[in-house]
Parts: sequence; structure tokens; C-alpha cells
Amino acid sequence: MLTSAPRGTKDILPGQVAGWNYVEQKIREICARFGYEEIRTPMFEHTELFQRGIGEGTDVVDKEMYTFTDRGNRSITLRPENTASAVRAYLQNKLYGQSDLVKLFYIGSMFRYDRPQAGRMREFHQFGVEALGEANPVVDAEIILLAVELLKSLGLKDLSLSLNSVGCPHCRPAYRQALQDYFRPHLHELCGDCRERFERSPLRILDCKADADKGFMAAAPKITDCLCDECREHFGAVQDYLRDAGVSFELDPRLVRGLDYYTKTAFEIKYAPLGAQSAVAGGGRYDGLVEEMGGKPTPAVGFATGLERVLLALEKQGLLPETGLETDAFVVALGDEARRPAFRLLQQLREAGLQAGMDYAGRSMKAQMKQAGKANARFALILGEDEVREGAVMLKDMEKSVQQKVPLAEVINKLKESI
RNA sequence: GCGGCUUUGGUGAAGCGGUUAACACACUGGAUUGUGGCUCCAGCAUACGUGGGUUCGAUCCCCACAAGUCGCCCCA
Repeated sequence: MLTSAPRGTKDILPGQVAGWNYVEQKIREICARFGYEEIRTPMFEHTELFQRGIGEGTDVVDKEMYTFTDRGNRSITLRPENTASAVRAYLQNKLYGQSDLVKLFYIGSMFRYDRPQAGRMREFHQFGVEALGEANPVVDAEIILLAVELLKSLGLKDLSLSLNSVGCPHCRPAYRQALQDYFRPHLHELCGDCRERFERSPLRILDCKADADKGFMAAAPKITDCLCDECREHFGAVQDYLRDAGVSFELDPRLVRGLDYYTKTAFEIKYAPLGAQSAVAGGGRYDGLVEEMGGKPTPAVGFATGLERVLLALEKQGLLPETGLETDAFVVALGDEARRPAFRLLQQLREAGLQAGMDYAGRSMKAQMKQAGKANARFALILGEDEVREGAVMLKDMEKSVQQKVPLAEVINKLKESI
């Protein structure tokens, strides 16, 4: 137990960090281009924030949160997602006072108690974006394009974008009703899960794999047929903007988001080879959330991507950057008299801005040369009795395998020239 | 939360009711004097996920648990 991390958590090891840095750097670059600014919110919040924001009755809130009571008797929850926190920070810090439209992004750990699987961790990392304060569908499109642009710039291929509208408080109740009316006569034919969903979230029945091929499924009312005028227009406009941008997508009337706050636009980007956890990014509009949390009515859109899944996709497509230490110079010390001068030389190299290393174990020359080779050193600086006496150092080019004796005072300049 | 599969050293793995638990890579040392990447030699699992049981005897059989993985679910 002492030597294993809690279930569903993972160490990101030195060899893997380059991939994470690569993705994070791309994220920052693209967010800057799109005009989104980074925000960092606490990893834990008052439990109530998520209950209100995400909604009781959702799986995330009901069965997946890490909730505990702190020593001050407050109910605290490790953030299962970042939208609620972002909205809270927006309200608490009155960011709306700075401009009508506030565009934020975040990168960080999220926590959900779920059964671990590849691409589904209990501590996982999300990058997400929130645009608060604008109802125009052009922002929906911008956000989707940002997600697409990110994944594209990482080099990912074979992604699919699905789009839907889940309606608004005006038209969704009617649709719910229509669905329940439609399914009621078939209730006994539905799977157990769906019978439970019938009352609470009939929309999810559409998404059920077990019932997918039942005859009556195909004819179920589609939300897109039940949208109010405003929602319909909005949805149409989002599609127009995407087409103008040359982004292909498919409409999926069965795409439903599991968090209560979504309205109108919902979208998901999938990378199918990831199997059961193929959703790489997902999000949509949530026009009611800010008000729900005590702010003025404020339209908003956002999405999140699962970084582990993005990394998995990159790995599958062979797009992860190489990792490995670069070494400009490896100091090889021979004999006890050379140790101190060698260590001093090492420091001087590093102070001069070079990446330098040496052996600390007092090994044989052969072993030290091996180490230099393994460290990928461009040069080996050999310091033996002779060199110490002469105030010189043997400079060996590891690739060309040629060497020359150079006065100690000149090595650093010589190295800098050739690197 | 549900079901299937898997679990041998740092890694990839072979094995089988009773063996010194193969082999490869990695790692460490060596192949006469101060020089890497090739080659050769040697070393490197009181140990087969954990805990029980069956058996004269279990890494190999049974049970439980754990972890991983695939699917469901959920979602990113």
C-alpha cells in the first residue's frame, strides 16, 4: 500500500512529462491566439457549489464526488470539473465589471470517483475554456473552432465532431413531455436502466446502447424538431459559422450532456480508437448557470478536454515528442587529483549556460565514457593527471570521435562556438 | 456501480503440481597500461499481485481480495 498510489491516480514520469508540456504549450499558444486568459481556481470548493452548478440527480454529483468534512465542519468537495468554479470566480471577483465578454481557460486536476479504465482516472486533467457574457452563436462557433484548432495543431487525425442542441427552458420541457408520451407505451420493452431514466432524464434513453436497435427507437421524437424558434435559429447559425470555417461535423440528435447546466448547443469531439472513453472534448452552452449561482442572467459557452485522452490519442498516432536529456559536455575525471578540478569545471560549464554532467561514483574511465555516451553528450571533457598538471583538458567530440588538448581557460569559449 | 479477461525480476516474457524459475533487453563489472556506441565473458527473482485453502508438495488447482485492462455505465 505504501508503494502504490491510490487507485485511479497516476504518476507522470520524467519520460512522459515532455508530452504533457507539449500539449500544455500548444494550449497556451492557441488560447492566446483566440484571446482567452488563464485562470486558476482552487482544487476544492464548497460542496454546494457543485450540487447547485452541476445539478443534483446527475451521476457526477450523486455518485462520483470526493466529498469530505474539513476540521471546521464545512462540507468540501474536490472539483469534479472546473466550470462551476470558473463561474464562481467570475461572480466573486466581479470579472463581469471588466468587460461584457470574459474569456477564460484553465488547465488542472479534476477528481471523480469512478471505476478506473484507460482514459478514465479518478484524478484526471482537463483543459477547458469558458466564454461568459455573450449570447451570440458566433461564440459557440468560436469555442468549437478553438477545440478543433487545438487538436488539429497537435497533429491528431480521425476525429469526429458531433453537434446537437438540447434546447432551452422554453422548449426542453415540452420535448421531455413528448418523449415520455412516446415511450410510455413501450416502457415494458425498455431496459432496466431506461425505465429508471424515464422519469428523471428521458433524454438519456435516446443514448442507450442496449435499446438502440429496438424498432420504436428510430421514430422517437427528435429534439431538433421540438426546438423553439430562438433555439432553432441559434442552432442554425452555429452550423453556418462552422461551415464557413470549413469544419465538418455531423448532427447527432441523440447527443445529450450529463451535466444539468447545458442549454442549446452541445458538442462532442471523439477519437474512436480510444474505445469506451473516446470523447476527447465536450461542451456547450450554459445560459442558465450564472443566474443559478446568484449572478445576473448571463449567457455562456464552454468546453473541456480530457488531457489524458488527448495524450492517449497522440500516443496511438505516434505524435508524442521525444524525451531525453540533452548534454553539451560530460566531464570525465581520472584519478583523485582530478576530482576537484573536474567538479569546478563542471560548475563553470553550467554557469556559462551549458548543459553539463559528470560521474559522481568515481568509476573507471571506460565506465565514464559509457555514461557520456548514454547521456547523449556532444563532447567529453577528459581531465586526467597530465591535463591537471598542464592546466588543460582533452576535448573529445563524441560524434566524430576526434579529440584535442585545449587550455583550460579556453574550453568554454571553444565549446560555445561549436554548440 | 455491473460483467469478461489478465497479474512471473527494472522491462518484455517462457514455464509447470515436485526444475538451479528459461530466454531477451536494461543495468553493473570485466576482456593487461587513460577513451563510449560493435563483440565476448560474468553478475543480477529466498522469488512467481496479496491472503486463505486443497495436496506429501503449488508459481502452476480452488476461493477471496487487490490492481490493471476491455465492455457497460458515466464523462473529458
